[in-house]
Amino acid sequence: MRTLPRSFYTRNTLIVAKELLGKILVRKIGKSQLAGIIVETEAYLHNDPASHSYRGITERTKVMFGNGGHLYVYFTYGMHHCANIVTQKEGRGEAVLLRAVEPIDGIDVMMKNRSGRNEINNDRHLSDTGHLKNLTNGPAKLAQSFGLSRNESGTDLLENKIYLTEGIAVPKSQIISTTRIGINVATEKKWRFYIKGNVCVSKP
DNA sequence: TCCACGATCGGCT
DNA sequence: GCCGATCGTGGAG
Repeated sequence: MRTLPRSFYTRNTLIVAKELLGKILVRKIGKSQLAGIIVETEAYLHNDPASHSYRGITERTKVMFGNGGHLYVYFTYGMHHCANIVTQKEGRGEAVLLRAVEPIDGIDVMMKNRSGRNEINNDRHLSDTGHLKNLTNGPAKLAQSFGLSRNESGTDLLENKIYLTEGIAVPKSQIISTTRIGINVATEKKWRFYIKGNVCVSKP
């Protein structure tokens, strides 16, 4: 499937955040391929007090100020990583946090990354309807499943290691827009987007 | 230098 | 529903 072009990313961040829903995140590691349909995102803008870029360029956030179409991974809470897609043109400092994906390929590797075990039918990762749930339904979980850490921060999504492709069409009526999670400022902005009814969306 | 805190998760009650 | 884990980051001093 076709890799999304640079021009997909270098646009209005709120539009990109919505259009990322339904796209497929792919990572190649050795012989394995990990893939998941993006089902939940959050936008972080340049004049947004909740954004890491709000106070300007730092060593950590310089990737956010690079050109759109790069990966920005940061470390938080002393034990978690979160993955973002940089948007807009160079110098802007905007990104979209990937909050949840629905696993479609490399599920055994994801389970291994998450739990150290390699069991396809590990109940821990199944919902009561038998769907995968605890694997990638949260920003730190998805980063862990895909093995993303600060080593991957700055990766160009137009190279063939980590990239996005066209996935499923998501009708506008299926996109829910609501407030972001885990922040104490700009809490009124409805910049979290998810696909209505998807089992892999994070809880709140 | 130092220190308060975070775009969270999982386990326990 | 609540709480502890755990440390990089960046603003203050």
